[in-house]
Amino acid sequence: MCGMTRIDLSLAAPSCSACPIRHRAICATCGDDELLRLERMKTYRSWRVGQTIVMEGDVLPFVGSIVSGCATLTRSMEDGRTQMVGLLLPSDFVGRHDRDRAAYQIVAATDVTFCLFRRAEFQQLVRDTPHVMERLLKMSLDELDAAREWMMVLGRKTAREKVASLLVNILRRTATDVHPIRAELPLTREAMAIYLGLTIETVSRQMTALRRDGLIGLEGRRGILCADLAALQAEAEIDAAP
Amino acid sequence: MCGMTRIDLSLAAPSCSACPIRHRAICATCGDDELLRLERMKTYRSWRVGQTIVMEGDVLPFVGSIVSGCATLTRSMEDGRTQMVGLLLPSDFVGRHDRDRAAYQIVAATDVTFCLFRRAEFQQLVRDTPHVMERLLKMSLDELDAAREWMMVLGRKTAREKVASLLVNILRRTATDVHPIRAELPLTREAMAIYLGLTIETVSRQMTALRRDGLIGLEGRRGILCADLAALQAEAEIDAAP
DNA sequence: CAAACGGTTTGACCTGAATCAAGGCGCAGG
DNA sequence: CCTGCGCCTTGATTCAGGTCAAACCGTTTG
Repeated sequence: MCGMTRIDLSLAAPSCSACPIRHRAICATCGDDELLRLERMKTYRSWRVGQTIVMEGDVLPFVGSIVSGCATLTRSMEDGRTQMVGLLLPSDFVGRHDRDRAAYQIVAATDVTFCLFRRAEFQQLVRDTPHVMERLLKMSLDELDAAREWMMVLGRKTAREKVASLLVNILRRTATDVHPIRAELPLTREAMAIYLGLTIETVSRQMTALRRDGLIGLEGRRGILCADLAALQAEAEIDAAP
Repeated sequence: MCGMTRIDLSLAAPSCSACPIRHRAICATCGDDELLRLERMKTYRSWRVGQTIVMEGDVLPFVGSIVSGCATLTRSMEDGRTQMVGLLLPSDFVGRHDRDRAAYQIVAATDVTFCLFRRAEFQQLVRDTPHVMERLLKMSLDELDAAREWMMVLGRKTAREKVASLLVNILRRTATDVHPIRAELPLTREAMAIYLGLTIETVSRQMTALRRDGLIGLEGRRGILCADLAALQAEAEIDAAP
C-alpha cells in the first residue's frame, strides 16, 4: 500500500499509571490491582500514516485503545464508493471482544499508537470484571449515540453544514484553549470527504467559503483556527443564506 | 399530537416463558430463576399508531423491549428537518440503563406493545447479573454495526439503492417464507423518506420504478412482494443502468 | 351520497453537489 | 535548479434528487 518503512514497532509499553489516556479509556474505572493485570496483558504497537491496520473481513486477533494519533474505520462498496463509519481518536476503543473478524477497514490517518490486548485474554478480563464490562458498555452506547448524530449529518445536512459539523467536532475534541482556538486536522481533504459523504472538491470549496465568510482561518493544509466556535456551530445547524 | 384514544393500556403481562421474543430479546440468556425476577419487574404497555412515546430530551423513566409492532427513533433540527436514526422491531431494546433522558424522539409507527422495566430496578439487575450485561453489550454492539451499515446507505447510495436497501432489510426481518416473499411495510412513505434521507416524492418514484422493472410487486399501500430477493439485493448495491 | 381528508402518485422545473478538467503549491530527489 | 509527485484549489458543466403543484384513491364523516 505504500513503499515506506514497514517496521511496526512493538514497544516496551510504558506504565499504565503514566498513560495519557488512563482516565478516559476502557481502563478508566480500574483500580491499581486491575491495572497490574492490564499491564501484564498489554502491548504497544504503532503504524505509520497511510498504513492499513486491517482490511474489511480480515481476522483481527486483538482489541485495544488508541493512545495517540488518529485512525479511520471505513466500509467500501464493490465499485469503490467508500464511507467512513468511525473516526478513532486517543482513548477510543477498537474491535469487538466477541468477534474475531473486522467488519471495517482500519487505516492510520496519522502515525498512530495502540495499546493492544489479545482477544481471548481481554474477553476473560471482561467476564471476570463487571465494572470493566460496564465501562465497555457505556463506551459502546456513547459510540452508538455518536453514530446516530452522524446519521443526521449524512442524511439531512447541506455540504456547508456537514463541513462545519466536522470542524466543530474536531475543534471540540482536539483544540488548544488559547484564542483563537487552533487545531491540526488529522484528516486530508479526501478523508474529510469520505467522512461526510461528499467529494473532495466540495469539501475544498466549502472550506474556502467558510474562510471567505470569516468563520475559520486556514494555516497551511492541516491547521485550522476559529475565533468564534459558537458561530461555527451555528453554521453546522442552519445553512447560511449569503 | 393526535385526537385518538389516549388510553395507554397497562396489561397484566403474560408469562415470560410464553413470550414471543423470549429467545431474541435482552432476556434471551436468562435462566428460569432470573426469568422469575424479570416477571416481577415487568409491565406491558401499548401505544396506538402515531402516538409519541417520548420527545427528544424528555425524561424516560423506563427501559424495555418491543414485543410487537414497530416504533421509530428520530432526531430533528430546529428548522424541522428530521432523520430517523433507529427502527425498532420486536425484540429490540429501548433506552439506556445509565441515562434517564431520551436522546431521540420515539414514535409508534404501528400499534405497538413494549415490555418495560423501571430504570433503577433494571440497572440493579444488570449489575447483579453479568450475563445480562453481556447480552446488553452484545445487542448494543450489533446496533452499532447496524447504524454503521446505515451510514453507508445515507452517505453513498443513490435513491434507488437506498429504497432497495430498506426493502431488503424489511423483507429479511419480517417476510413470510412463501413465494413470492411478502411483507407488510410497517412504515408510511414519509417514514421511509425520513429513514433514508430522501423526500416522500423520491421514495414514491423509486418504488414505482422498482415495480416497473419487475423487482417488486405492490399490494395496496403497505404490502410488498418480491419474487427474487437476490435481484433486489443487487439493486441495493449497484444502481442499475436502464 | 357528497365532501373532506390523509396518504400517495405523477409531472414540470430548479438547484446543490457531482463530475470533468486545469492549474497551483510545497516538498523530495536527481 | 528543474522535475515529479501528492495534495489541494478553482472553474465549467451536468444531473440526481429536491421543490412546487396538481391530481388520485380509499376511507371516514356529515
